[in-house]
Amino acid sequence: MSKPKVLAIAGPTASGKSELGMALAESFGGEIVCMDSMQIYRRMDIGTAKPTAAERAKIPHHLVDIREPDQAYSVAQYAEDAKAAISNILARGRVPILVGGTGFYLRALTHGLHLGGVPSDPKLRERLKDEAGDAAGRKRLHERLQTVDPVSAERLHINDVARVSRALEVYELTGNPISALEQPAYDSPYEFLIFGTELERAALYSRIDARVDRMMADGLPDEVKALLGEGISPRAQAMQGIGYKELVPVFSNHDPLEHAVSDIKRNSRRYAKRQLTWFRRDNAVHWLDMAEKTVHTQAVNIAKAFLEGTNA
RNA sequence: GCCUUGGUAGCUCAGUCGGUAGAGCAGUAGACUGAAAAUCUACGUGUCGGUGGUUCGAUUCCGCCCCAAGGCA
Repeated sequence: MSKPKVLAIAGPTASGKSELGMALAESFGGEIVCMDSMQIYRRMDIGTAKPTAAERAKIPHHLVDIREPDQAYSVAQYAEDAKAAISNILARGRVPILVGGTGFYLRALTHGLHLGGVPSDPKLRERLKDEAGDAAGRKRLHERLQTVDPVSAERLHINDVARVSRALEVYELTGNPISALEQPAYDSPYEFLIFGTELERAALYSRIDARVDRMMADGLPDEVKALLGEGISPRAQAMQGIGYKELVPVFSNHDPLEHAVSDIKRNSRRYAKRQLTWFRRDNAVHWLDMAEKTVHTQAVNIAKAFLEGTNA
């Protein structure tokens, strides 16, 4: 008995994932499951390049606008939500298509991360974050981890505050080191065909620049201003998104807008690079050259063979 | 036309009292198990504007030329 088939489109920002997703959805009666850590937030439309109302009217999109901007979210939550969405789509005889650039989320689905069942503790995180404010504090945290969980301390760099904190968090919450958590073999309930969207670096970067300029013209500053106006904290997870965190000081500190714009472009480039690193590591990814005129057709043909089970 | 100050890594610049050079930013590669658009790690050779000269040796000193900025006419 074969597993249900799921399509996925991963790749760097601004490389054309959404358009490809729409094309595949139209060809196969598919529905899109958002795989993006920022598009889950409501009222963050421009900066996240969220699918438009027209696109969403044409093809159902899942897991978009499922959180308020002041709420937290996590991979574990995503894995749960995505599985529910996929089951729902499959149950109606449609094809689920994951579209997005969050590598960690994809990995949680394909490699089935066993996330330990230890949810985060916001207050504890705040405390650890404050303590990690200077070099001495970071050293102290790492030393503490060394005594309670030497295995994790060994592989975590002192400056990697997010991970050192998480390891300490798990220990403080459960009394067990994170490195000792059970990680049984995982067998994904789905069979995936993963497309990776690729472009020559220079072309990708100029697309990113153009997209950022368009976002600014479309009113990204007003979007950020509105979020701040409704009381969303600059420390909120949602406000760490690229395009948001850079614009906050324009309003809170009268920083020049042009600096924010160039920072957004630079951070988007770096982000695209990190995304590429993530997806390149997965050798199941079927790369597509997005500069080719016929990519959509190529992808449709490959997906067709996959869905019909005729792929060898 | 003359004077002055510059011309060194993609950019901004430092430096070599003559022994072929280094920071920041940009960039590149990588990691990633409940923050992931987050967090972190590693990586610095370039006709030192061109050309002659002095010298064992010149990016460094001298001459000339080119370019840029400013000033004087």
